[in-house]
Formats: sequence, structure tokens, C-alpha cells
Amino acid sequence: MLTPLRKGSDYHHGDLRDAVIQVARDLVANEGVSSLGIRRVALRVNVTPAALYRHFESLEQLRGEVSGRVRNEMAEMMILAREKVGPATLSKTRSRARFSAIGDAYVAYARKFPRLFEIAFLTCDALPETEESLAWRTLEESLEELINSGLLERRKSLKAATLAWSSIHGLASLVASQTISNKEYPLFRKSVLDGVQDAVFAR
Amino acid sequence: MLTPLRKGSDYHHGDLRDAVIQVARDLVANEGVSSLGIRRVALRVNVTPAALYRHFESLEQLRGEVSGRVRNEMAEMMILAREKVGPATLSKTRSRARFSAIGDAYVAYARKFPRLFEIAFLTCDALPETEESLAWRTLEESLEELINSGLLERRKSLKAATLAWSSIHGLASLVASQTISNKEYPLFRKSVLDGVQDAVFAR
DNA sequence: TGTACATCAGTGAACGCGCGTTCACTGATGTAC
DNA sequence: TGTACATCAGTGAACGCGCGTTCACTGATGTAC
Repeated sequence: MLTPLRKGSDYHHGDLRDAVIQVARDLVANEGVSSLGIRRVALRVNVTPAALYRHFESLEQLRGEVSGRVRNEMAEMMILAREKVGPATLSKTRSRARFSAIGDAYVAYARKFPRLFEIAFLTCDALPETEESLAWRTLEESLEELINSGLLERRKSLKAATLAWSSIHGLASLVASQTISNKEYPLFRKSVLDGVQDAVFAR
Repeated sequence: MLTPLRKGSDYHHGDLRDAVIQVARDLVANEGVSSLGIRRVALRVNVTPAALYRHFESLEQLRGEVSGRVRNEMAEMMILAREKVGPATLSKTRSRARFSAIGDAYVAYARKFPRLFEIAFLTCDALPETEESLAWRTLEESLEELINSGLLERRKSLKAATLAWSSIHGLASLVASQTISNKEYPLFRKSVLDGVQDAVFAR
């Protein structure tokens, strides 16, 4: 278990808030949303349950924080995947690959951490700040690239964004809930990626 | 609260199993997945908690049953919506409308009962029978119609099915989780419906 | 540099509660004769 | 049609448990002088 920097003593923790969210995240990842609890988390952080109330108002709020952290984590994976795409002779080829990369990363995350994907999109009563999501901004950047390389008409870009997000998210959700199996996945993936490109790319 | 036919006495219930699933469904619809419990349901059905164990092995199994019932309910809504589409001069127009109708019904369900949509696609450890889903069959029927009316090439029909399902499901899921608002919804809806048709319909 | 003191971030005990599940039981039902 | 009896579908009490949250507290920290 990770325990962040302590300041010489064991009485004060140093960065309890962050440690709690991290441990909560791991708990959800391994045992599902319903196993998230104040006492369970406190136990794993080696701290009294009551201590958590210095940093969170309620279990519900903690849940919200975890949800937020996971959404950020997803976006970071997307950005990382996009950056891993190497150079290409054609800018069209490259921006297309970068576009696919973020979609694949989104789904890959859902495959790898289905429980986390679940909590990321749970109906949360208490959400932390409704800033525009990093994932959405990443998608927009990618579309801008596609426009610049002449693959996408600007007037189609909003349509592209909404269609891409819906279908990729749907795919991810069906995978995470095991509604479609690993065997069926490649077909779905191809249909969705091709479909989005058929629908919005200039030809 | 609905209580089904009793057989003269109050000691034996008549159809407890069905009543339980129904009440459990309503409980989830109103208060969310996490509020589903043996005791809560038993209380509402006016029966001892232990009685439920005559019909279900565990809470987990009950959850699975509810999930299954909801998926059926969704499919029934889809079929109903499809049947409501009136006649049209062109069979193309009609089958296209019937296709849109089932997609819209899917999303409409998620909008109306977000909590039920949630449980329908929760990772369930104990699922009741993995029969091919009624919703999927309904989608296939609709695609067959599109083929017959010349709108869809047969070789594209599998791609159409997977793309349509992913994107509609994604839209429904984003709506249910309130990730997209009512205001944004019409744009998303149009993008998805158009996108699917752009991608797979013969021109 | 040393000391007094306010502030902060923990402790530990207790609260009441509702939970899933078990068990020996009993009342009602339906069947065989 | 009436009766004996097996089967079924409930009851009611109890089990141990872990939960979220509260509160008065205390040890550590950092700041003012």
C-alpha cells in the first residue's frame, strides 16, 4: 500500500486526503463500487474512520472525488496513447492515427478497469466541480488536427465529436459490463472506428 | 403498491417471486441500485425477509433477476415503439422510421429510468440465463427490413448492427449518467442517428 | 533562540442502525384413498 | 365426500456484523514575541 510523505511523526499523516482518494480508487478497482466505505478505506490507510471527516463531508462526497479522479486518469491515458503515435510521412495518416489512439485508449481503460469505468459514469449526487472534462478537450484537440490536415470539414466537427464520443463510450460501456465478450470485441471496434470515419471524414 | 392475486388466504402469497422482482425493480427505479436489499423488499411486499429465500438464493441473485427483467422491459418498449410507426408510401421511408424508432426507444428508456438502465448493464456475477437478448433480436429484425427495402447491403448488416448498438448504447449511457444534459441531447441524437445511416446505408 | 499558545489533524469510544442469512417452527394446500 | 398426511411457503426470532457519523479529547505543528 502506498503511503505518501510523512513529516517525521506518525500522528499527522502529511497528505491524508490524497492517500484516501488513491486507496479508495484501488478499492473500487478491485472490489467494485459497492465496497467503497469510510471504514474500509480508513482501515487501509491506517487511520481512524473519524479522521476522514477532516477531509470529506460524507461517503457520498468521497465517491464523487473518486469518480472525478478516475475521469482524469482516463484522459491522461488517452493523451499518453496519442503521444505514443510516431511520425508519419503524411500528416493525414498521422492525425488519423492519433485520433484512433485516443478512442482505443478510452476503450482499453474500460477493459482494464471495468469497475473504475463504472464509477466514472455513475449518477453522482455530489460531484466535485463541473469543469469541462479533460477527455472532452482532448477529443476536441484531435478533431482540430483532423481539420488542419484536411480530413475533416470544420462544419462537421461538432457532429464528429458527438458521434465519436457516443459510439466509443458505448463500446467501452458494453465491454466493461461484459455485454460483449473479448471474442466479439474486435468486430465492434472495427465497426465503430470505421463508422465514425465513414460518417464524418471528407473523402 | 401492487400485490398480485392471492388465493383466499394471507399466509400463502400466490406469486411471491414475481411480486418481489416487481417491487425490487420499482425500488431500484426510485432509489438506485445500492438501495436494493432483501429486508427492504420484504418489508414492501409485506412478507418476512426469510420468505425471499424460498425464491432466491441470495441478494446477488435477486439483483441479477431485476437486471434481466429490466433488459426485457427495454426490449418491449423498443418493439412497441416500432409498431407505432404508421404506414408510408415508400417502404424505404417506413423501414427507416421503424429503425430510428427502436433506437429512440432505447435512449428514451435510459432517460426515463436512468437507475434501471444502470442496473441493466451492471457487471452482474449471477446472471439468469444468457439467452440471446430480445433487444438484439429486435435490432436484427429491423436491419433485415432495411435490407429488404434496399437501404442496406447485406454484407454491411453486421457492421451496421454493431455500430448502431454501440453508438445508441453510448448515447443512452451518457444521458442516463447525466454526462450530457437535456439541452445537449438533441444534437447528440441527430449526430448518432445520421452517423449510423451515413456509415451503413446504401446511397 | 526560547517560550506561550492558537490551530490543526489526528484518536478512541460510542451511538443506533439496518443488513444478509440461518433455523426450527407452523399454517395452508393439495393429493391419495 | 371425508380424512390422513406429505409437501410447500410462509413466520418469527436470533446470529453476528460492519456500517456512517458524532463528540470530547489530545498530540503535533507553526507562529508571535
